[in-house]
Amino acid sequence: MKLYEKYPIHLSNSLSGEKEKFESITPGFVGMYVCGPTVYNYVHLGNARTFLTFDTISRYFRFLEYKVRYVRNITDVGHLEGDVDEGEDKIGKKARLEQLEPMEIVKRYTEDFHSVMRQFNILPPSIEPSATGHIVEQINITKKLIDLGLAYEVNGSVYFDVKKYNQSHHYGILSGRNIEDLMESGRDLDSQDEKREKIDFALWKKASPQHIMRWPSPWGEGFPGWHIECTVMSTKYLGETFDLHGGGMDLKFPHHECEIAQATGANGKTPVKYWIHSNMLTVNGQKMSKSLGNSFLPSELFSGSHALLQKGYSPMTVRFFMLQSHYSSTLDFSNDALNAAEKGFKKISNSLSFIKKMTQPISSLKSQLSSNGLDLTNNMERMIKSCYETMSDDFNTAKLIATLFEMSSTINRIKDGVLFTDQIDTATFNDFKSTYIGMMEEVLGLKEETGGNNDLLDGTINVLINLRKKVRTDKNFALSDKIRDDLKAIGIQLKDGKDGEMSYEIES
RNA sequence: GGUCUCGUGGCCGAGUGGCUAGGCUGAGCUCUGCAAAAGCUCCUACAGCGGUUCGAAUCCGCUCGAGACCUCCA
Repeated sequence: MKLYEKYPIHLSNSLSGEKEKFESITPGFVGMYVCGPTVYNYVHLGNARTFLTFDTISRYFRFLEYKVRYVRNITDVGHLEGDVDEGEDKIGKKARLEQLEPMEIVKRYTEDFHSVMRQFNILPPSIEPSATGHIVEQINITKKLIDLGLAYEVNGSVYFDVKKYNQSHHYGILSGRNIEDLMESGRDLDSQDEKREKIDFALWKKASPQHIMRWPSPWGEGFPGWHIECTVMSTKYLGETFDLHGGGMDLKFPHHECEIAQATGANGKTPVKYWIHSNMLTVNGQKMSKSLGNSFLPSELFSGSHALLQKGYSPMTVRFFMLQSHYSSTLDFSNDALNAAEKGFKKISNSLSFIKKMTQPISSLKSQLSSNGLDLTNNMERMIKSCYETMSDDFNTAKLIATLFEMSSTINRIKDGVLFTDQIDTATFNDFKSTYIGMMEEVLGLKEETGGNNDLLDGTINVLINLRKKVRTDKNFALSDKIRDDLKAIGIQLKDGKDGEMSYEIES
């Protein structure tokens, strides 16, 4: 029996608006697609939260023994600024402003993106396709939509005919809108004479003479519209219908709505079984966004150089902080919350290093335990189960962390000699250990931060520790305190254990 | 204006129709030569007003407040 059968996942499907049991299209396999960044600028923290969410989700699928194909694209063309005829794509605009080749822009910000992902310990997706690598496919699907009568060409640009599509399908199915309201409430923009209706959206745009990024097409030189690349890349690598599509809440409309319309129109079937939208990161209650100018760069957060921050926080602290809330809730960003997260993370992280070293010298069987031992064993089994059940319930990382704190407390009591390993059933002990480590490192992606630790430093500190042990046995406390205080002054905290053993911790 | 979400203790944040999440902070205690760490104990909340119910913070309605989307955004 696979773990995913033992702990079936239930998730909130934004398409139905309900929590549903997850059943993959092909048993044992999961195909997921997440809208990646448009690489025209540095990724900010809000972006990172989305990728962190889906990183954790894909990690958990794998942890439950699913085989996962995770596709996350790089949008390196075609993102229009304003839905107007003069619409210019973001990469091209930035290139013009910075006087660089578009590919220089793409390269620079893609590398920044990857470096941020690495710092947060966000695993690379299985496939990371780029929009410019799929121009041919985008042209093909556009042709197909024209042939099917769902798109029309005007002056070298091609638009999706939403009204036509809506005759046989529901445009607005994902975001809960109807086309009449959209046609009424949408803002009147100038120069959209080309479009039959203002809700129509571009599949292909004609390039003006000064536009840098351009490709030949049946409709002349131009570039693809924003929504089409995701449809093309998800279909190409995951099929016409796949399990899960994710992205930030702000992409729900119009981006994902348009994806559904294009794919359904072209292939005649619903492209995605489950949609997941992660919520926004807020600063003082307001959405963090580039346009509002309240966004943080990850590097500013790590170094503490942002004006709103008192100090810097490590990538793992930030990762932990974000995982403490549910992905579907907004999460507010503040110094107090970050400080609390830093301490909390340190706590469960310490327990992680303890339990890694922890062994059970004498094995025990459940049937031979005292009643206290049995209670302890049962309690540990409850916590193990809770970890899985909690994550299988819509990826509730916040609740998982609560359980990990509980487990951490058990670990510390064993360490302090309040509880004893010989009172624990051996199978349970091993399961407890591997669950704690697995949930921390593999599922939540939290790794211990060693603070630039290395063998040389470790050896050096151990020399001092041994010296101090000697001095302490001689009751030369003045000197022993000096060793500890001096190390503390340079950021190394010594801790005296009960048994005379000493450990140290490097403070960030 | 339309659509929708949310309002939980000093702070951050889960969650459920009845069985006090968790973390941080604060107070006290224990262990330590002293620290640090850890353990134990205490601080019992769910915007307001109605309704449904044996019972609601959890369901329904209204009021107030905050936010998101409708236009580029993860």
